[in-house]
Amino acid sequence: MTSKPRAPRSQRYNPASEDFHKEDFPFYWLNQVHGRYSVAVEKALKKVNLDIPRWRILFTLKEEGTCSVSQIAVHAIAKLPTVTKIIQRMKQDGLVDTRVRSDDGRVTEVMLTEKGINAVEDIRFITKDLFKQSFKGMTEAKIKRLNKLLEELFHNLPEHYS
Amino acid sequence: MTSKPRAPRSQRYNPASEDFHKEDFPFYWLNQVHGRYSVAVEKALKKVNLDIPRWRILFTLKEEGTCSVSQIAVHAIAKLPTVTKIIQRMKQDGLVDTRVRSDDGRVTEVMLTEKGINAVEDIRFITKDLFKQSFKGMTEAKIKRLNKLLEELFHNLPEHYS
DNA sequence: AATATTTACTTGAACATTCAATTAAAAATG
DNA sequence: CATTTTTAATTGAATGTTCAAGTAAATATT
Repeated sequence: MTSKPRAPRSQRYNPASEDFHKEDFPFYWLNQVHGRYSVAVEKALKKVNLDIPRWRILFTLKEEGTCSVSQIAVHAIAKLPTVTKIIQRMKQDGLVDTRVRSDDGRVTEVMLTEKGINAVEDIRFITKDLFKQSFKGMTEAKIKRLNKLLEELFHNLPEHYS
Repeated sequence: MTSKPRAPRSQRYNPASEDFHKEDFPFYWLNQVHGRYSVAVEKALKKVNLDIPRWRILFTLKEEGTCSVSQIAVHAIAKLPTVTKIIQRMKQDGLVDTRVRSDDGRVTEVMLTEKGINAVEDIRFITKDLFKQSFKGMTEAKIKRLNKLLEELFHNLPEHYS
């Protein structure tokens, strides 16, 4: 049995294709949004003497509670040596504290300090307008749809390996 | 005339709200997708001795043709001194060439070399599977919808800062 | 036309990230 | 139960990014 000829699918969103156009490629828009978003957040964070890596770790700890260094690396999507060094800086800044896990001497547990908790609140306040502006004119259904689509893309992408 | 009482809108996607859940926040998923995507692309690029910044500039030049350093900075969403130095490295690697614009001595024009053009082709080849996998199970309509939503978000975000 | 301002880019120093190697604790194996 | 392997994190060297300051060309102002 010969295979049925399929209707030719558009390849406009496929970078390997000849008729590729970046505007039809979701990762193009993803990068563009991520770029603008990062610049805007960076600018806001500078006001409270913070940056994106520190902010990501603060929010990871706020959402997940006390974490090991490698758990933070997974949630904040950063490399382990990078996280180690950011944590060292954040500890110097008094934003987090660390201790060795009692039942496993290899793991370093990281937790928010009072100052760290306050920083999270400060950030919420200074980024409020940005997020409000970002979703202007978008219904809740639309936001939900966007979340679902991004989540779908996320699960299609390879989980990071060692 | 008094304003009509509005139904209370959910604030689950608003980080400043008390009932915030990161899974309902599009930028959470955006970051997650961006993270996995970057790790995957990074890994693929390493095979041809390239990295994401170089790749972004290669594709900018491929899409836009000869560009000034600051045009590249805009398209690749990077800072000007960063681009200057990446271009210097790429020039050493033989991927691009530069010249001073004839009618304006301040601007540095950057263009792809033969080696740069070949690199673009190599990258297309080695990332083909990744992109195919990324959109697995997604119809063209879905991809289009995702593009539209991301584009909408993009236009809501502030263009630049001074 | 001389001077000031703006634009485009580059540079050096400070800072951040990454890779490869290392330490040290826990778990698995013979 | 000693030894190997695995896991968790850290460190130092190399590399990359960013800020602030500087150069130089183009444009604007007086």
